[in-house]
Amino acid sequence: MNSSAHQLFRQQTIGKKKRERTRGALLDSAISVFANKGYEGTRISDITAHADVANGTFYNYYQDKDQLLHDVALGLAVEITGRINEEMSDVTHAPTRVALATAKLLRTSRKEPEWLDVLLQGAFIVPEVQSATIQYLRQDLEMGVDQGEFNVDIDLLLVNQFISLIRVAALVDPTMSDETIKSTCEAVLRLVGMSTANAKTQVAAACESLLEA
Amino acid sequence: MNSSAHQLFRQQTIGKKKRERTRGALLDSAISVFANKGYEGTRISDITAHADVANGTFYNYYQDKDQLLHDVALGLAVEITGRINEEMSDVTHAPTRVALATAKLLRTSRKEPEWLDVLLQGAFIVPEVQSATIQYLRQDLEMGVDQGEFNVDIDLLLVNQFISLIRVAALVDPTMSDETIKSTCEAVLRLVGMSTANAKTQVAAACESLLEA
DNA sequence: CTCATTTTTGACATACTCCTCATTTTTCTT
DNA sequence: AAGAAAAATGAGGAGTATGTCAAAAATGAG
Repeated sequence: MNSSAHQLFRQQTIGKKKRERTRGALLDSAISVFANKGYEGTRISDITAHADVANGTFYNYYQDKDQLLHDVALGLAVEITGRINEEMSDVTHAPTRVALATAKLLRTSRKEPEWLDVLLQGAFIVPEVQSATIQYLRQDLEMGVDQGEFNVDIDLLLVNQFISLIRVAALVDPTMSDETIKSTCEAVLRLVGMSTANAKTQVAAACESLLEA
Repeated sequence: MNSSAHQLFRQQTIGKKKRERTRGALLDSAISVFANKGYEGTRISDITAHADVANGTFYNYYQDKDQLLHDVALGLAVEITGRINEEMSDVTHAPTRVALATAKLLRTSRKEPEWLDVLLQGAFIVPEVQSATIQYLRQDLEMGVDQGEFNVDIDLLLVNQFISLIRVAALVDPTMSDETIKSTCEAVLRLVGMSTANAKTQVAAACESLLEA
């Protein structure tokens, strides 16, 4: 086994002690297995097999699947939101930030479909992951209201509606075409109260370097 | 066991032969158990226990959980969309239809939270249930575009975005308050390209008899 | 290189869950 | 109410997952 394309957590643990390296292997394997079998459908033995370790090894690191999902999803949340925010540090226009963040997130999902899949599974199961995911989004949404660009009440429902639009994109089009990304960006801007025309314009401007179509 | 509040399928099978009555009991129990444990988390024995029948009885009716989910979710889809459409047969204004249908669906979910839960689980797992669910929705959306009220491309992505907003409402607020219903109705109208103000107006008009707030 | 410490191993006991089927019980037609 | 047909029963075999632990192997500090 052990045929993952990605190596997120193993990268992070190169050079560290054996304990951390094995943990990294388990985490990377968890991404692949959770993404392909779903959290519920995953057996501990699926993960250890994928990581090329013995069954009992799992229990040296985690007491159960829940703890593993927690670590995996939180790690992904930190990694992904960190990257995206870094790349947008100089963008202050809220609609541009929201469109860009959405497009970048979905582009990540094109390259590493498993990451977004597992992140979202975690966000719906582990409260701490949900908080981590919501945090940045909420800031940008409030910024948009302050700038007079978004016209909507920001509450937990809205934030979850936003996230669910991301999720649907991954579900309907796993290949994550530019078309799907663009449509989704426009949809989230409409959701926060921008007109169809305005949303189109903003997305085109914000994503011109990212997308074709 | 057998403590369901609802009795959808048992109602439908009163007076029929034993075979149909037992099937009705299994279907009703499936609603409760799927809703409370989730489809994946449900054991055949959970359903037979809830229905007060022996373990083996299940296999006189279904080969596996999938077939049961298919029947349950499709039955719910027919029942729910049928009721709602009937109640709206005289409404021809698309935004009103969409707002009303959404509000009515969510009100159903307040009274019978398990119904919507299981219907949506089915819609994401059983293609046939998805088709049945989408069918009416798509008509109303296209009507709205023709009437010049909705300003958006109608495609599979949009329809799924719509459904996911319904789903989020049930997830974020299981009690399904009037506030949640109203917010969700407004959100779906914004999603299809109406302005925030226009969406508010349409929802207020369409739902004045249904909701307070 | 040595060797105390850390980590891995995998067989196994325990516990489920699925599904079957010979037998018993119920249904309902006449 | 008889009795053939239909339905329900539930013990049990087959298969699978979990979590443990004593023994083996690998690690890495000195």
